[in-house]
Amino acid sequence: MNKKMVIKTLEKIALLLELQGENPFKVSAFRKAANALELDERSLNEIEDITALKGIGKGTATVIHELIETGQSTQLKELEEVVPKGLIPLLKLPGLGGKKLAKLYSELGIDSAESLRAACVAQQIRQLAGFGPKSEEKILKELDQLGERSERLPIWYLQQIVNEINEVLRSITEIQKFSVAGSFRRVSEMSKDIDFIVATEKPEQVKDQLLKQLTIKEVVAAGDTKVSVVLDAEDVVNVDFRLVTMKEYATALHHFTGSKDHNVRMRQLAKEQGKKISEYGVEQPDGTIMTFDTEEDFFAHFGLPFIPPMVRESGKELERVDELEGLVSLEHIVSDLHMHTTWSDGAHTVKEMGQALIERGYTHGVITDHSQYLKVANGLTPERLKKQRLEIYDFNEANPDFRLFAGTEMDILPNATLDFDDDVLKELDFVIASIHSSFSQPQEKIMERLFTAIQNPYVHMIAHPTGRIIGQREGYNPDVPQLIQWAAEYGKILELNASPYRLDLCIEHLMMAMEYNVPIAINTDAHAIEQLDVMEIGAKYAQKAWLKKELVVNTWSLEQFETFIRKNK
DNA sequence: GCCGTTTTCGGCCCGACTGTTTTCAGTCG
Repeated sequence: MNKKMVIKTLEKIALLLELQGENPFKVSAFRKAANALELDERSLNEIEDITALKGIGKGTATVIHELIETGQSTQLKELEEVVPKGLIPLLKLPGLGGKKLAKLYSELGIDSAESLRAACVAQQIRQLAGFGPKSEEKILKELDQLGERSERLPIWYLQQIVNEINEVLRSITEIQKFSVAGSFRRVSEMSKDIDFIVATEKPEQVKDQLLKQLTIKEVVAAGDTKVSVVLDAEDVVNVDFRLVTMKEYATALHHFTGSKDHNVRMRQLAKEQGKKISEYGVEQPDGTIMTFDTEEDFFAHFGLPFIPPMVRESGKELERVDELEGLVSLEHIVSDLHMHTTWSDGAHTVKEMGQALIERGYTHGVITDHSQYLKVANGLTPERLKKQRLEIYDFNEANPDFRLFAGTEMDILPNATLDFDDDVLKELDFVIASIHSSFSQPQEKIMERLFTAIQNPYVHMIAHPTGRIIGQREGYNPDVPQLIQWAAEYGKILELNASPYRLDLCIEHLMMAMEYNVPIAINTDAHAIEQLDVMEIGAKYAQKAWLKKELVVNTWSLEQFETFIRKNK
C-alpha cells in the first residue's frame, strides 16, 4: 500500500465519520493526519516513527500501520457497513453537511439522491426538528443542479470574470478600495469561487449596486457584510463579496486570501504572542483591537516580512521567510524571450512588439515566430526567416538602448526530427524548440522527440514542455523528471510559459528543475502586445514555486544573456 | 482524534448567514 492510498483512506474515513454526524474535530483529525502525510516529502518506508508527525497520534497511526501491513482498514470497513454509499455525493449539496445528512438517514432512512427527493416531495423533511418548508424547497433546487456545476474553474476563465467584476466595482462610487482575494489572488490554477474584499462606509448601497449591476443567476446570501452570488456566465461561478470598513480592509484581505492552512498557522503564531486574529483586526492581550493600513503592516506586527499571497499555502512559508527576498518577481524581469509577430500568427509587427517591450522597461527580447511545419500559423521558411532578420536589425539600429534578438519557435516534428537544419539554426540568436503536433504518441516517442531537441547544440530552450492547457487538456505527457535531467546535463533552458492557459511547467516541476539548477525562462508567448502583460501572472506563478531570481533567465542582464546564447557558437 | 514547559482535560480559527428557532444549530469559508 503506497502513501497516496493511505492518504485517500484516511480522507475516506473522515468523510464517512462526517456522514455519521461525528464530532467535527474528530473528523478533521483524520483530514489533518492525511494532510500531514501529504506534506511530508518522504515515502512511507522512509518515515520511521509515524506518530512523530504533527497531527498523527495513536488512533490514526493504528489505521496507517494496519493499511501498510494488511492493505485494509478495519475502521474503514466498519464505517462502510453502517454508512450508506449513496450519502457521499449528497455532501456536495450546499446547505447539507454531515449532521443534517446523518439525521435524514437515521430519522427518514434517506440514503440516496432519489430517496432524498422523494422525502422532499412527500413533505416529510419539514417535520424534522431543524428543518422546514424552505429546507425542502432548497434541497429540491440543489438536487436539480447536482452535477451540473463544475467543481473548479481554470484561472484563464476566472481571469475574464474578475476583469468584468473589477469594472463594476470601479464604477460604484461608494467603494473606497477593493481587491480580489481567495485562491485566485494566490494564483491557483483552479478555483472553486472568487472572493472580493470591498471597503466602504455604505455597505447597504454597495450591496444594492452589486445586486443591480452584476449578471446574477442566484443570490446565495445578502447580509450586511457578505454578499454571495452565482453569476450567470458561460460556466456559472460563485462570487463572494465581503464588505468591510477601510480600517478592517487589510486584515480582511489577508483573512480571505488564505489559504486556510496559512491562516491557521498565523493564528497559532498570534496565540503564542497572546493575540487573536480575526478578519476585523488583531485582538491584543489587553482586549483592544488593532487594525492595519496594509498587509505589510499586518505581517510586521507579528515580526514577519510581507509574505506574498502566492506562497501562502501550507503554513510552512512562515518558517521560510528568509528565502522570500531571493524569489523572482515582476520587477526583476528585463526581457521576454518568446513572442510572435505578423510574420506568423501574431497580431503586431516586429517593430510594434519591440516598441512594446521597450515601454515595459525591458532591456532586450527575442522575436520567435513559428517555423515552416506549422502551416496553420503561417510558419516561416528559412528564406522568410532571413528577411525577418533584416527587419530586426533595422529595429535595433533605430533603438540603440534596446536589443531585439532574432529567434524562432521551431517545431519538433512527429518523426523526432527538427523543422530546421543546423545551417539555419546557427544563424539565429536564440532557438526555441517545441511540440505542437501528435500529442497522443506514446511517451517513449515524445521523449525521443524532446531528446532530439535537447541534444542539438543550437537549441537553447524547450517551450511549454508538457503542452497542457489548464483544466482542458493534459498535453503530451512527457517524462518531465527525465527532461529536467537532460536539460541540466545539456545546459538547456526550460520554459515557464506565462500564459494563464498554460502555466507550463507546473509548480511541482519548477521545484524539481530548481533542484537540478536548470535555468527557467518565464515567457509570455505573446501573439499580441496586450499579451505581454501575462508576464505578471508568470512571475507570480514562479513565486508560488519559490523560484529563485538567479535561475530565471529573464532577470539576467543583456550581457549575461548574450554570453549564455553564444556559448555553443 | 490530537495536542501540551503555564495544561493529560479541554480546547481545537472564528465569524457570518440562513433557517430554524424564540436564543440557536448547522453550514460554510
